[in-house]
Parts: sequence; C-alpha cells; structure tokens
Amino acid sequence: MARNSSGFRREILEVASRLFAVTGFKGTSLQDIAGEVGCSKAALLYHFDGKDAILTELLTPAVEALAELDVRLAGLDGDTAVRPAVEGFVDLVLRFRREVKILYDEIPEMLRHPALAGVLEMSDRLVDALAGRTADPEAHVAALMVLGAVPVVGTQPVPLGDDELRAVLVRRALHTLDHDDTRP
Amino acid sequence: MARNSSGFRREILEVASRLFAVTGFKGTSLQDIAGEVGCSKAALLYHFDGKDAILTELLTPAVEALAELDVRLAGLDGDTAVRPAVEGFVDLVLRFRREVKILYDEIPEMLRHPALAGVLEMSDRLVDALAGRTADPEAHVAALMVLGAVPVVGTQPVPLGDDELRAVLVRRALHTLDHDDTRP
DNA sequence: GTCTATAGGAAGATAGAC
DNA sequence: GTCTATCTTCCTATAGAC
Repeated sequence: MARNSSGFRREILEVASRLFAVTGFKGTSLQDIAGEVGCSKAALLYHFDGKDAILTELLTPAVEALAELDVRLAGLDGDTAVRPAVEGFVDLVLRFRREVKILYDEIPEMLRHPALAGVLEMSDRLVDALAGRTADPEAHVAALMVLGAVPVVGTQPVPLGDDELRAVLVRRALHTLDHDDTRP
Repeated sequence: MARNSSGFRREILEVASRLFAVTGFKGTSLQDIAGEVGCSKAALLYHFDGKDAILTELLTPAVEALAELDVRLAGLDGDTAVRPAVEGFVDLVLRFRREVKILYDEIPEMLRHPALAGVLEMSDRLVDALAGRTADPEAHVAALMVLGAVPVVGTQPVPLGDDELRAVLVRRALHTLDHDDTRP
C-alpha cells in the first residue's frame, strides 16, 4: 500500500498540528482531521487513543525541550542566568513555532468572532504606530514584542499598584522601542 | 422581586465575563453560566439572543475604545505616534483587563491539559531567570514582557530570515531586560 | 487497518406551561 | 420572566463487518 502504519500516523499528526494551529484544539474535531487526511474518524482512533492523545504526542517534544531548558537554567545564579534564559527561550519558541501556535492561536480563532470585527486590522495599524511608521524590520519586531508583552503583563498578577504598573509598563515598552523618555 | 430585568442582565454579564476569563469562551457552556447565576439556560436566552450575543455585549466597549485609539493615532505621523500609541495601548489593556483575559486565557485553559503538565511552573522559573533572580518588581515586569513578546513575534509573519529573526529577538529581549550585549 | 453504523453524551436553542 | 421538557446538532468513542 501507499502508506505504512507509521507513515499514516505521521500524516495524521501533521494534519492535526496544522488544523490545531489554525482553528485551535477545541475548535478542531476528529471529523475535520479525518476529512483532511481522507479517512474515517474510526481510523484516527485506531492509531491514537483519542483526540487528547494526538495533542499529547504533538506537544511532548516541545514540553521536553522546555524541561531541559528548565534544568539547565536551574544551575545558574543571578545575572548569569539572563542570557542563557533569553537565548534558550527564543530558540525554543522558534524551533517549536507550530506547537506554540497551537497554544496561542486560540486567540486568532477568537478574533474571527463577529464581536471582534476589525480588531486585527486595528492591531496591524497599532503595530505600525508603535514602530514609528518606519519599514525597519527591527522596529517592526520591537513593536510586535510590545503588542505581545503588554497584555501578558496586564493580565498577570504583579506586585505593583495600578498607577505604578502603568508607569512601569509605559516606561519599559518605550525602552523596548528605543524611545526612552528623556523628559525631566 | 429581588432583581429587576436590567439587574439580572448585568448579573449574567458579570458571571459570564468571569467564567469566560477563566475557562475561555468555548470552554464555558450556558449551563455553567446558568448554574453560577442560579437560573436556567432558558432564562439566559430570554435576556440574550444567544451565547454569541453575550460575548458581543461583553467585548463591545473594549473594541470601541480600541477603535477610538485607532482613530486618534491615524492623525499622527512617524515618531510622534510612538508615545501616544504606547500610552493608549497600555491604558486600554489595563482598563479592559477582564476583556483581554477572555482573549488570552484560552491559553491557561490549554495549559491545564495533561500534555502540558508542569509548563506553568517551568514558565514561572523561566521568568525568574529572565529577571536575573532579583525581587525587583520592574525586572519582574520586564521578564514577563519578554515571556509574552517572544511567542507573539515567533508565530507572526516577519520580513526576516530565521537566523536574522533569532538574532534580533535575542538582542531586543536582552535590551528589554537591560542586559544589552556589550561583547565585541 | 480501515470502513460503516451507531452508541452515548453535551452543546445551543426553542416550545409551551406557569 | 422563569421554568421544565424537548429538539437538533455535533462531538468523541466503540462495535463489528470487510
């Protein structure tokens, strides 16, 4: 036959990974995967113990790589941890883009909701403004960083009052964008 | 009676908002909301035209505020847009924390999946390493910013090759953390 | 190994009693 | 206005034929 068992497994994982990254885990049904692969739901469930098992097999390498980074950093004190942490984290994210997208693309999935019409376009223009309306790729990257950074900090518990948090966030975002405040 | 119509509507919105922010939109059923409010699904659907209508009413103020910022920034050229963009964005996120959480907390919902066991704890330790293992709140904020920034950039289309993107990301992340590379 | 058929359940939404 | 009961649809997962 054209595809052996393990080849079929890999094909299922490949399709599932792509669909999960686009429509989210919950937003993707076995039907969707089966349709794309060109087989039945039952065939999927012969090769995997369930939808969860597919996700688990998909994410395990990335989680293991994170665990390795975790161990590596545990041995480093204070300042010496910063650079390895940054490099390790960046490498991890870039290496497992697809897997990270599975986590994060529940957001674009939500952004397709009618209630959020136009938000994507406004975000693009916001990034443009944050980048100082230049075509410089590095400014664009820095602007995207701010776009991702602020919501995470804003929705996470932080040991700061609201006014203080606002001031710190604005200052550090401007710093990231190389627009440090020089006013008195 | 104890609660009038509009009071009931507000209570439904309040409960829905909280549940959406914790378990995500798709992860929260009308049953869940009704149970928490202490009424039936039918009662919910008497006051709202459906689950989507609840979400829409919940997110509309935040989307409108974003639209206002969008208009305000459209009139500003180049560099002059950066600071208002940063301040406007930070204010927006902090003012609509709950709504932003509804978008972003599809992720923590996923992080509860067995395949991702331990990832939250490892993330906490990663933030600690990124912050240089200090108790300084600003360093902690900067570390959280990097944690949020890198995945967004890594999963977004950027006009850079992989090696270049890695280099830019590492450099700017270190810059955000005040650990700029001073090596030759 | 892969299929069809179906069980079994949960979701959103509706109908009609009160 | 709010309820119970029900409808429809979609989901995951299983059983058994081929």
